[in-house]
Amino acid sequence: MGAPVQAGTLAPMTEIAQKDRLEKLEKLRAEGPPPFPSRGVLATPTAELVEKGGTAEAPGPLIGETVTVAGRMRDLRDFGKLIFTWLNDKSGRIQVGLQKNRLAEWWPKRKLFDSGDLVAFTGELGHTQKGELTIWATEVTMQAKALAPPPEKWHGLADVEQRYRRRYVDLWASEGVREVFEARSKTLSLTRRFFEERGFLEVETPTLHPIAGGATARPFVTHHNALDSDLYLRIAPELYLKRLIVGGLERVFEISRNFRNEGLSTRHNPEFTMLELYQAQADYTHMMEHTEELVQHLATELHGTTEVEFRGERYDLRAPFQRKTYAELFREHNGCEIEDEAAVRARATELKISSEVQELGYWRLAGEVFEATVEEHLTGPVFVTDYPLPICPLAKESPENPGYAERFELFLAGMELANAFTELNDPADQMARFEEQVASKDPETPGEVDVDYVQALEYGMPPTGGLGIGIDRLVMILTNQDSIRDVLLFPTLRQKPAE
RNA sequence: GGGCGCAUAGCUCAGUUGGCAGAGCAACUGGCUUUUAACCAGUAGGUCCCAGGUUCGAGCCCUGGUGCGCUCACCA
Repeated sequence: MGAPVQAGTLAPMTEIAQKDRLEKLEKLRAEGPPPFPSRGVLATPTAELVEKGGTAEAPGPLIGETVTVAGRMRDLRDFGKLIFTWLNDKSGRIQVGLQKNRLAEWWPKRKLFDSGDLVAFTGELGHTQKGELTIWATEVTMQAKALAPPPEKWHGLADVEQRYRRRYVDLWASEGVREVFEARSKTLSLTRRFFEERGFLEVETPTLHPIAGGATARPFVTHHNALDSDLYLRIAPELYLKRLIVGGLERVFEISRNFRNEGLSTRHNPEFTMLELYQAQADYTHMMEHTEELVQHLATELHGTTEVEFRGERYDLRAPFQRKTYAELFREHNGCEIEDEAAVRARATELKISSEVQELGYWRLAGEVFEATVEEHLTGPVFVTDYPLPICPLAKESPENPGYAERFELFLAGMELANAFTELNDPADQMARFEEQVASKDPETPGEVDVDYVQALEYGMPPTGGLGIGIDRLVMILTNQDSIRDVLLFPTLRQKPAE
């Protein structure tokens, strides 16, 4: 005997609106079957049944066999002594036919079962007169009574806020959502295999950093009580991974969540996933090869082709990608040389670039002009190479092109996907660049020098190439999703006020 | 943070010039053994996001707020 549902024990929406389902719950508790049994069943994925069921004209090997499926029941079509419904599971769905003459015991209980309930069915696999593969149920088990009703059946959840806030509904009620996250999972697993096969070791470095380094971004701050010290959520794993290169691990990568206390947009989430990779005896040209080969490999594995569609445009992800220098692109889109300070300053004024940025120094300013004028035109995929050295505090200067760093970023659809360089391994040079950063007025640079990192370099880091790839953005492109929120299961949202 | 837009039944959405709060789906009752967005007949369901204001009268107009989306700024 189940106790009646007490007021205040369920979500307010359910208590107000779902009296019918709550009454059914009472009945299930009093008379059975139990609404929330403890044990699951051994079920066959519906996709396997569809595959081995065949068509009415060409029946498959499982036709006539007794099978069991489990999942969410949706969309009942009641004919009086016959009910059709869909049973949805992770792999797909299959029709179930419920007939009075096969279910004598269950039949009087049928009204206690609703669309949205989690149910297991056992029965004989066959086809209907119209040729639909169907399980003719002889056994029906409630697995969990749904007290909240499913969304409207053919629009699903359309309100994007509801989709993000209640992803646990969106995943089965909106078409294509589960597939995006399956593709995301596959992307991660293929990426791991790709680099493992190239001799890389997957490592885990700290999320809590005493100094927020390795990138320029405002960090989240937290506090450790026992140590009585502030810590920062990592903005990048870079400096730890390079310590491991000093440690002799030679090839390492990490797929980590990074945290940046900055704005949200269709391309930015405060926590996001980054692949970072470091390889001894390599430079940025090797990183370009890894990048284009990985991207091509992922597209081919996921789609069987290197052609993908994103935001209505087609892109060919076949390697090798185009390569263009930063200075060359700057000239193309601004009509002046990046080193022509007077002309570039005039451009910045024209573009209404804020005076605060102007104070951060010439090369930061030129960088702003580049971002404002060039990036949106980079449909790509294209590697932008050879960035001005002053905006690359962790990269090595190009021996052929003094004043510029051996660095590239990969752009696609105007979006930065990857960032890589030949790593700076001269400790004195690194120290000088850190000190310059600390002295700058930029609120996003670290407040103190990471002396321990310089110390690590003093033990000697071999020539090394490093690469970072934004996994969320890569998944956006591979799954044709316009917003980063659509490739994050639970994107960051403003907290809902208490109801 | 700025601009633009949206917020109405569990879900998807209408709502005219300011004049009784609407539809489809879901739910409930009845009918139906081959549907697949089943069908037929009926019933019930509302803090019109919140708080003020204007008005005889506000879902609609005004002010402020909240949430969400897009966009700009920000994000090397």
